Amino acid sequence: MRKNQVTITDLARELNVSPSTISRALNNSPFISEERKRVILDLAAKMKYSPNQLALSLLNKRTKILGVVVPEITSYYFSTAINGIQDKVGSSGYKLMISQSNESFEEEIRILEAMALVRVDGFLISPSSNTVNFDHLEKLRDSGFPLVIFDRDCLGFDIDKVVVDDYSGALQAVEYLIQTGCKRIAHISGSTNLSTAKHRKNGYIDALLKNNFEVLEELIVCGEDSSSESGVASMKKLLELEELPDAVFCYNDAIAIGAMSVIRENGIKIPDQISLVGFDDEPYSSYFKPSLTSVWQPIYDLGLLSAKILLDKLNTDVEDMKYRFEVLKPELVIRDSSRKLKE
Amino acid sequence: MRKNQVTITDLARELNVSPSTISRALNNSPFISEERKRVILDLAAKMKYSPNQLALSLLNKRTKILGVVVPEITSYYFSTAINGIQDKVGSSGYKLMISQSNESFEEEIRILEAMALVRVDGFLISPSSNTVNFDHLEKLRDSGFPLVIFDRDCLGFDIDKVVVDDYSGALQAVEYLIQTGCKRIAHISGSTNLSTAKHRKNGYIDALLKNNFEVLEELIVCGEDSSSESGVASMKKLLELEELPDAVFCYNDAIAIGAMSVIRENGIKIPDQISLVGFDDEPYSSYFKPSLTSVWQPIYDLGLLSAKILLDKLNTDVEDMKYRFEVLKPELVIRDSSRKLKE
DNA sequence: CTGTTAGCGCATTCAG
DNA sequence: CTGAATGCGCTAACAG
Repeated sequence: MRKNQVTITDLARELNVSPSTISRALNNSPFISEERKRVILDLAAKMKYSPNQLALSLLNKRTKILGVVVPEITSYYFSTAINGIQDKVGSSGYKLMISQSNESFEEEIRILEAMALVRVDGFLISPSSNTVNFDHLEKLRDSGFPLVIFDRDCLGFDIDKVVVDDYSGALQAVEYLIQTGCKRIAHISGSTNLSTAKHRKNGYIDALLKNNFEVLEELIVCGEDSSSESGVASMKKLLELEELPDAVFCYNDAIAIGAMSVIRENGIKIPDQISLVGFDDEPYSSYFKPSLTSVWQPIYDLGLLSAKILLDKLNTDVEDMKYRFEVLKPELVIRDSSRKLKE
Repeated sequence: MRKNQVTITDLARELNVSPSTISRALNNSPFISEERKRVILDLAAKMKYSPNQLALSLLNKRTKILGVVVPEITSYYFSTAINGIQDKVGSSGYKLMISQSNESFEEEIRILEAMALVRVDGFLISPSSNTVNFDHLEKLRDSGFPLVIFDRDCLGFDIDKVVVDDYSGALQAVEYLIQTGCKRIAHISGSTNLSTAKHRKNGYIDALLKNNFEVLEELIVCGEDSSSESGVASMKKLLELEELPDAVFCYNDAIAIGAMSVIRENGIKIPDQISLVGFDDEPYSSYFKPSLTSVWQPIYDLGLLSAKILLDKLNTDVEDMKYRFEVLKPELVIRDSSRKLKE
C-alpha cells in the first residue's frame, strides 16, 4: 500500500469538521447540508481521496473479491471459462482472485486456504484431476463460504454445480460415427478420476450398446493425461492392434491432434480409413488438416452461469436455498476428419 | 466473509487472558511462557482460529496481493506468462488478482483503478493494444505503486520492463528465409500500435535491407487484429498480387495458421512454393500439416522474471533504484513449413 | 512475562 | 444537520 494515502481524517482536519461529516458527504447521506457536501466533495477530488477498501471490508465483513480456482489457466478451455466469469462479475464490482492448482490436490487445498484467509466472498472451483476427496470443499461450505463447482463434478458432494453434459456429447459423437458407417470405434480416454472422462466414456459405451455394437476392451485406451503427447502414445497403441479401428473418439481435441499426427505418419487416410472425433472444439480445430470434427462445449456460458449463481447466492439472505445443478448442452461440430452422412 | 469468525478476542475471553497475550502466542513472540503458549495454540487449533488478513492488511498497509492485467487470458501466450508469474509468486505468499482488459484502453483504466482501491501491493501489466497514452500508469507509479510492464513495451514511459527481443526474432526468421533461397518475402503484421508488431516489422525490414533486398509495400499486409481470421483475410490479399510471394513471415502463429489454410485451399505447396513462418510457437504449431516453423518466445520466463523484479522491488526499502529493462531472447524453431538449408 | 492503550480507515450509533 | 464515541481484528508501544 502507498505511504501517504489521503484519509477521511485528512479531509476533516483540512475543513475543520468531524470525520463523520466527511463520511456522510462521501456516501451522500441525507443528513448533511448541500453546501457542505459540495465543498467536501470538491476537496476530496482535489486531494485525490479514495476510500480504503480494506477498512471497508473489515467493517462490512465482505471483500467483494471472488476466489477462482482452476486446474490450469493455460488451457483454452479454462481460460475461456474464466473469461465468462469475468464478464459476468465485472459489472457488479467484484474482483477475481485467480489461481491454478496445476492438477495437484495439495496445491488446491493450499490455494483455497489462502483465499479463505483473505476472506473472499465466495468461490468458483473446478477441482483438480487428483482431487479424490472433498473434505476441503466441505470445510469451506460448512464455514459458510458460498461456492460453486464448475465443469468437473464432485460426485457425492452436495453443492451448487454447473457442468456440461459430457455424456450426451459423447453419445452424439459416437452415434454419428455409427451412422456414417464406422464399425470398429475406439476411444482414447482422459485422466481416469475426472468426472468428465467418466461421462464421456459412458456416453461412448452406451452409444455402442444402444446400437448393438460390442464394447471391446482393446479399443479403449487411457493415456497418462489429456495432452497431445498422450494422444500420440495412445494412438500408437491402437495402431498395434491386429485389426485397426475405423474410428477414434477422443477425450479432447489435444489428444485428437496427437492421434491425428500419428495416423498421418503411418500413411493412414483420415477419414477414409479412420474417422477422428475430438471434444472441446478448440479454436484451431477447424484449421487442422483435415479439420477436426469435435464436440463444442458452451464453456464461456458455463463460466457466465457459474458466476451468476454465485452472485445470486451472495445477494440473497435466505440461507437454505436448494443447491442448483445446471447441465449445459454440448453440440457436435462436423468437419472433415469424419466421414459424411450418406444422403 | 463468514458470520462467525473466531477472533483473537474470543480466545482471550475463553482463557481469561488479554488479547495481546494471545497475539504473542500466535506470533510466537519470545515474551511469553512456553506453557501458556502451548495452551493458547492448542485452543486456537481446537476453535479453528484463523487470522483475519484484512485486519492485518489494514494495520501493515500491505495486502500481499499483486494485480495482474493482461489483454486477454484466453490466449496461450498470456496465460503462460501468468503461469510463470504464479509459479514465482506462489511460494512467497503473494496472491494474484488477475484481470483482462480485452484490448480496451478504458477497461484497462477501470481495472487498474479498482485494483488500486483494493490496495494491491504492486502491479504486473501488459498494456492493451489500444493503450495510446500512459497517464494512468504514470499515476500509479507516482502514487507509489511498484509496477512492472511486461511483454508489450510502453515506449517513452520510464519504468521496470521485461520484454522479448521481437526485433531479433524477426531478424532470425527472415534471414533464415533468405538463406533458404526465398526471394520475395511477404510480411503479415499485427495491430499497428503494438510495440511487438512494430519491432517484428522492423526486424523483417532490416533483414531484407541487410541482404540487399528491396522492401516492397505490396508485400506488407496489416490485418484487423492478430487472429487466425485476420490471417485468412491478409493471405487472400497477398494471393491477389501479380507476382506471388515465395515466403510469408507472420506476426504470430494464429495468423500463420489462417494463412496456411488459405494457401492450401489454393493448391499452393508449402514450403515448395511458399515458405511460412509464425511467431510464438504455440503448443499446436508442431501438429499442423505441415508443422509450422515459428519463433519461440520465453514467455513463461518472461512472467517469472517480471514477478521476480516486482518482488525484489517490494522487498527493498531503497526508493530510487534504477528501473530495469530486461530483454529476453527468442529462438527460431525450424519445422516443415519452411524450406531446409542447403548443405 | 502480561495487561492496558492506542490506532490502522471507516461507518454507524448516539447525543446534541 | 453535526460531532463524539464505538468497534471491525489485530499488533505494537507502553506500563507494570
